[in-house]
Amino acid sequence: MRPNKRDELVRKALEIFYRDGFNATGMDRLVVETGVSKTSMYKHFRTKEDLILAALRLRDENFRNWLFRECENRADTPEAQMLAMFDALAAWFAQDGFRGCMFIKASAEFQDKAHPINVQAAEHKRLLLNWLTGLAQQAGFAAPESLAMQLLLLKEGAIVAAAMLGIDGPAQEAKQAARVLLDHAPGSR
Amino acid sequence: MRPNKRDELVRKALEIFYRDGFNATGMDRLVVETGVSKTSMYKHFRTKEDLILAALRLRDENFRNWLFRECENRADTPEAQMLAMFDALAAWFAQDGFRGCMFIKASAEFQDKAHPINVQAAEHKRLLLNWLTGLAQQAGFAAPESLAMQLLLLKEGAIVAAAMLGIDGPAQEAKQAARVLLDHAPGSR
DNA sequence: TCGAATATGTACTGATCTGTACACTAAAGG
DNA sequence: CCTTTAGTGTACAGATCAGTACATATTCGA
Repeated sequence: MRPNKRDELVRKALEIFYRDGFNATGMDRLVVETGVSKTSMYKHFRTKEDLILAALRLRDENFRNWLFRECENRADTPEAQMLAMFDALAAWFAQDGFRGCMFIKASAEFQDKAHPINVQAAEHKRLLLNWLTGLAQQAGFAAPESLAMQLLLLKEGAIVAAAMLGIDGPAQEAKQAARVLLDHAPGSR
Repeated sequence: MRPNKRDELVRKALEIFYRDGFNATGMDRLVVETGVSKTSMYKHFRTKEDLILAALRLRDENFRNWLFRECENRADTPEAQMLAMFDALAAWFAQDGFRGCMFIKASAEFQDKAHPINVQAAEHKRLLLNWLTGLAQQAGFAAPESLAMQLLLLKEGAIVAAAMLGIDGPAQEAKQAARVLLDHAPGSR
């Protein structure tokens, strides 16, 4: 049995969508670049939208797993892990082919809030927010939701700024800001 | 002489691009929605790209003027104006038809860093950063560039979060975070 | 060896895309 | 009055879009 052509298709489609955008990438080019025949593509995914959704699901899984693991590897306490997130981001920004956040892009290209792609992109951000909230709770902060949202703002801002203004600066400044916020947040740590 | 059909075209194109996206909006639909004939459109703008650039120029002018004025109207000192920016943002988020930042979207749809549209979008962010740096300098902070970048991260993060997760929360949390950052930034105010 | 499943290649449909061609109209200004 | 300028309307070219049709090939378990 082949190692699931379908998974490989999604993996490559993800790569191409991330690099070139959703609307700007036609199915014909996906056929050429993935090497999967058009017939097979449409057997696995009834529409382009379905393929995009599958790619976003994979991206969500990959990105969150990567980020959580990075934070765990870089720090032991929940508070230190929140701070370490910005080191992980800095490493990501420095990678070849960094192009910003795929979910922000997806939300930008499919603006309708009822559109499945928009819904799924928003869900990704919500999951990250929940994760940060959990860490803030574990760390014993008095207002974990508030702190989590503030750190999320720094993270999203850093991604946008790194993608638009260059990777030097945003991640470092985000971390410095996060340290100040953590140091002065109310709570009985 | 008519009140400049060209300006009206750019104004309406801006509105439509903001609402529906760049790649998703065809010239044929612009013809219908603006009421300007296709011949005229292509007489004023040689390509769709030129029209997008003109729309972005107008947006940049409008947005920066609006933001600067809002901050001046809401506060007197440079430091207070930096904080007031987040109140202005909150008001923007609450407006009907709020769809996030047009320049982030433009940068998402035209990812190539050498592309004129990407260049212009980045320039908008750079101008905002410079403005914040100026305010931080006037306010007498010791590291104005650093503080300005941190506030920019909060601003961009708030816009993204408001567009994706809902308008309640991001602006308020961004302001709270900004207050903490301002209160604990080094400098002889 | 048969049959089901999964793949391929390619030509096609009908829509939509950006941009052009061409003939026409309205009006202002010297 | 006549030229210039700015506009209209529409048909079209050539490319590309998402998605389908159809005939063929490969693989693998029963």
